[in-house]
Amino acid sequence: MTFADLGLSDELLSAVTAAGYTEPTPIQASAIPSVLMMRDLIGIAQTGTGKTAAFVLPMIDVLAHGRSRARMPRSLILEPTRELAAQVAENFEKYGKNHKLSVALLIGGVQMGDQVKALEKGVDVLIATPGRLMDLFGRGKILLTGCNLLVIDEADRMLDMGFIPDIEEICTKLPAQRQTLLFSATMPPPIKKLADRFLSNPKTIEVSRPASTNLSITQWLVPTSGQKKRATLERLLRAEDVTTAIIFSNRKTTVRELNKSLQRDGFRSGEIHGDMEQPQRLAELDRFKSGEINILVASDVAARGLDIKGVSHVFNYDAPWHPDDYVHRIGRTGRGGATGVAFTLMTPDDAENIENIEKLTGTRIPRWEGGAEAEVEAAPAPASAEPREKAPRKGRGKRRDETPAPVASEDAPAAPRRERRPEQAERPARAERAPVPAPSSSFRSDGPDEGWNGPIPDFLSYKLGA
DNA sequence: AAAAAAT
Repeated sequence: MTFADLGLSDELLSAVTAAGYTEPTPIQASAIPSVLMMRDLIGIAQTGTGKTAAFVLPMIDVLAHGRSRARMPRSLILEPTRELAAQVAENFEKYGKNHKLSVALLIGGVQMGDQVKALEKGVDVLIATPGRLMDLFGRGKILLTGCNLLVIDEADRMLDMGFIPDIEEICTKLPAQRQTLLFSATMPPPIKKLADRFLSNPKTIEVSRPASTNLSITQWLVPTSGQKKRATLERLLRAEDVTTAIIFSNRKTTVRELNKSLQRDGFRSGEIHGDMEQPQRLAELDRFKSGEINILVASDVAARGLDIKGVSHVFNYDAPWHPDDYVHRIGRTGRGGATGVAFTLMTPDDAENIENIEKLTGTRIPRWEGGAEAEVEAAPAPASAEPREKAPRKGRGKRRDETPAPVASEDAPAAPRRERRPEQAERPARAERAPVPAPSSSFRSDGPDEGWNGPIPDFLSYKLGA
C-alpha cells in the first residue's frame, strides 16, 4: 500500500514524497479514500497514529477546486489547544505547498487584527480553538454558511475541557448539507451523542489504541518521597545522558517552581504552561527547539501532539491524573525511530495514578531502585546488542556528575542512583534498560503525523505576533 | 483534583 493507491492528486503526492513519506499509516489508508468520497467519518485514534495527515491530505484535494469568499471559510477544523491548532496549520503548509489554499489560524492569546484581515480576504481552511472562533463569530466576522467540511479533532479532550456545548453551537451554524469528520481517542457517551446528532451515516474507523506505548521508549518508575522529589529529579538529570528533556508536572505552580529551582542549580531549563502569554509559550518552545535550553518543564499543555525532534528523556515529576496522558507525555520522546527514556517519579501520592497507568498499558513499569545492576545480572545482553552510545552532551552550565553521588543523608536523600563506573559505559543499552513488553497493538509513530519539527513557520510567527 | 480555553 502506497499513498499513490489512495486516490490523491499528483501534486499532493509529490508534496507527501517531498516530506519523506511513502507508506500510509493504517488510519490514513482507511480514512483518506472515504474522505475523498465526501463521506462522514468517525476516526477512533490518538495522536501518533498519523491521524492529522489522515484528514489534512484528502482535505487539500477536496478543497483544491472552488474559491473562498470573504468571511466565508470553506472548511473548519476545531482543535482543543492552541498549539495543536498551530501544528495542524503547519501540516497544511507542508502538504499544501503545491496548492493555492489559504489557511487561517484562529486561536486565543493573540491579537485579533490579523485574524480578521485573513477572514476578510477569504479562507479555504479555518483552524480554530472554540473560544476565539465563538468570539469572532459573535462579532460578525465569520459566516459559517459556506462551510461544508467540518473536522472535530480530539473530541474526547474537547469534552474534558468543557467545549462540547460550544461545539454543538458551532455545528448548528454550519450548513446541514456538509461533510463532518470526528476524531477521538475514546468514545464516551457524550461524544457518541454528539456524533449521532451531527454526523450522518458515518464510516467508523478504529485503529488499535496506542494505549500501548512505543517500543523504542524505555520506561522506569523511580520510587521517592514528596520531600526528596526535587533532589531525585536533579540526580537523575545529572546521572543520565540527557541531551534534551521534557519534565511534566501536574500543576502550573509546580512547573514554575521547578523551573526556577533547576535554573538556580545551573540547568538550562525553561517552562511552558497555560498561564503564560501565547507569545511566551511559543518563544519558549523555540528556545527549546533551537537548543538554547535543553530542559523544558511543562504542564499537560505540552503533553499531546507536540513533536520536537531529538527529545532524549521525558520525566514525569508527577504521575499524570489521566492514564492516557502518561502515554502522550512519554510519547514526546522516542519519536521517528529514535530511542528514548521515560522516568516517572513515584511518591506514595502517585501510587494510585501509576496503578491506573499500568492497568491501561497492560504492562508493569520496571522500578529503577537498584534495578539497573540487578537486570544485568539476570539478563545478559544479547550479543547483537549495540553498545550504548553516549549521547553528545550539550553544555549545561554546570556538570556535577563527575563525582559519585553522595550516599543518602538529610539533604541528599536516598534517591535511586546509578554509579558511573567506567565499564558501564560499554554495557549494551538493551540489557541495562529493562525492555518494555511488546505493545498489544500495531501502534506506530512513523508516517505523516502531527509533525512540528522546524522552527515556528513564518506565517504563524506573523499571525501570532511573535 | 488538574489543565486548557475568550478576556
